[in-house]
Amino acid sequence: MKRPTIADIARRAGVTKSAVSFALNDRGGVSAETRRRILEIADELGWQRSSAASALSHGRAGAVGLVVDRPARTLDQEPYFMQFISGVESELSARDVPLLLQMTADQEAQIAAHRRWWAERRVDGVILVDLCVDDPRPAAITEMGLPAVVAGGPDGLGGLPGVWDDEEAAMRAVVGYLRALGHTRLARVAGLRHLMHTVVRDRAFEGTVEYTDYSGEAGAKATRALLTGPGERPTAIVYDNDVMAVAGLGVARELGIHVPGELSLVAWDDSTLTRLAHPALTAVSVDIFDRGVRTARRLLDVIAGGNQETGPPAVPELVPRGSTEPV
Amino acid sequence: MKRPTIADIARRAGVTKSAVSFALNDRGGVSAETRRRILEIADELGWQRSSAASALSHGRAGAVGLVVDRPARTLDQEPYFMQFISGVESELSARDVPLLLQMTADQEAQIAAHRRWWAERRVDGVILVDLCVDDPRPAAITEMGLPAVVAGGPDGLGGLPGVWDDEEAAMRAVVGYLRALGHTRLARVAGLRHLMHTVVRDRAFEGTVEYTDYSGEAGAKATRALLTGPGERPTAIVYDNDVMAVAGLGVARELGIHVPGELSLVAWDDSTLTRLAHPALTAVSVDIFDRGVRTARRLLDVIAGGNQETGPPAVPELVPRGSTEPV
DNA sequence: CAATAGGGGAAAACCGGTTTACCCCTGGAG
DNA sequence: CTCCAGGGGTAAACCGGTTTTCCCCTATTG
Repeated sequence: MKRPTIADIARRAGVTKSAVSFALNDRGGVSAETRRRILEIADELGWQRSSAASALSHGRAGAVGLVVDRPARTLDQEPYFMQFISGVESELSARDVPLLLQMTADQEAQIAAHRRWWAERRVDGVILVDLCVDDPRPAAITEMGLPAVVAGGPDGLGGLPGVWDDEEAAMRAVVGYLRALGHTRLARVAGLRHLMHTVVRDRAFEGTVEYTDYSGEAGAKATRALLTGPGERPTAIVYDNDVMAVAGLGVARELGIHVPGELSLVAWDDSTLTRLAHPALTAVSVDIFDRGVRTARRLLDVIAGGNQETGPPAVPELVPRGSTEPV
Repeated sequence: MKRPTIADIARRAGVTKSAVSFALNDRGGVSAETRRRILEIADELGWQRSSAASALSHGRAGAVGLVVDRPARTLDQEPYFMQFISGVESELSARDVPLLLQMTADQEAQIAAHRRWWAERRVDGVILVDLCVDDPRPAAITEMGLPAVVAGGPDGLGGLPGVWDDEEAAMRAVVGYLRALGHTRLARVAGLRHLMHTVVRDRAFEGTVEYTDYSGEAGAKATRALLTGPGERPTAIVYDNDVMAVAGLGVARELGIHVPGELSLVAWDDSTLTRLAHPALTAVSVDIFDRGVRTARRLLDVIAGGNQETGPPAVPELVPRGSTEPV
């Protein structure tokens, strides 16, 4: 009653293990008739390839990994990460490739986790997320020879392939849009200062910037600072995610500042939250799920040693709603 | 420059592979002196145990799995799942046990995924979440002999150990609290009808119930139905998660119904959202992260064949805030 | 002092596939 | 008719640990 091995199949079929292996892997060396018989028996016995044995012999783990810093992004409050992972998974599970997930406290631990996974041959490749400026990870990963793809980084960063959207262009579009509405005093509630995401958007933004940790609380606090601080009040605020934008909307209401009459708000990352708010929030619609899909696909390509080509980055689209208005 | 194996260590130390294996696994059979030398060389060479090889020989994968139905719960909108997984991970990564994650379309696919993982010996055990009434999974898992723990189910369900909180008692507390405030017409915006979570809460609730898919949209719609439907309007609504409660609050405002003056609201799952709302929402505070920790710990115990004991279930606590008031 | 237990380690089998080397047999080319 | 290529398959090595078997040598016991 123990699980069947190829030796069992071989015995039943009256051939050797090698013949069975050839048949199961669709390689030459067995006649069509024998192959058919072997596959039939394998099916009948309910045979499943032992991942350990096959990983040991041909050195492929058949799995990919993803390590995330838990505290860096406040994962449990942002839909972002779940959407990304859903996208990754949808691509991976279609090809029966398991995803190893781990959360770590910092980048050192993250590199250590990668190193261990790779040394133990638990994964064939990994996805890197939340890249920072001067991020030590790409270099470390490259050095250990671990195949990887950077999600949210330009292609070729640290020698690694990347999958990204042109957020700089998107931010330029947002700024252009607000200027067209007549806004001149722009402010922004950004995410973590050292993240590439943030830096890229910084490059295209013009105005006051408050940095946060992406949480609703931080968004509220930053908004309060911008609206009640010294100097002239901004007439438009751009948020780096949806949660903070909604929190900011709450603060405006609390301060008796009418949106969009006296203040226009723009959210990054479109979601239920932005649509459900009153007024509904103008948002930059980023297809995060799709980004996950593309990242996973790219990684599998890299692992297969396949084509390294990549199309032009997508430009997230601005979706105007009720939270923005001409001055 | 290839990675070192125990054979390399053995050669350098002038002993056999077996001696090295004994030393590395802290088992008798080698002298303290030899053991020290071996460990030193292993360290020097940067040796790491190949998970494939060791899984193959002693039949343990050293990993656990978690499969979730993607559409069932709207994962990308609920913080619930991320918090749970964070808890699971925090326990697992402390013991260097990787987590395999997969998302599937339905329960059939989920069982298939479990079966494959188990057959391929990719995992030593799995965590089951989102149990339904007449859920086919526990029986299937038990039958294939796969160690598992049910998160959010009573202990012993389908022969599997479970980790859960006494949500029935919590719901009784909520109902008691609202009654004490003088509310007699209670309503509830519940989650998916067939989920155990929902059924358990159903048992302790008295009043009208609208079922949803946990999304903000559905919560808004259900609230609208309850507040504008025929018959007398409820004076208090209990929501099965925080996202819907916040959406419901928006609907009340939209309809010009004052909270808490004319309507009291209670959210399940406390979070930033409930605290940030205006008014802040009275909520049932469930420590989901901790539930993840307990679940992972229990699973590791089960895999180790260890103690099956479990303490009494925790009772989630009611945190009164500004959204509830006497009638 | 002989008998014996047991510590230290070598040798080899084993886990379940994968891959290489090689052999036999048949059919077509020269 | 002989030579050779190649299809079909067997036998065995291999991947990197783990575990069992067995042997030698020393220290303890009666």
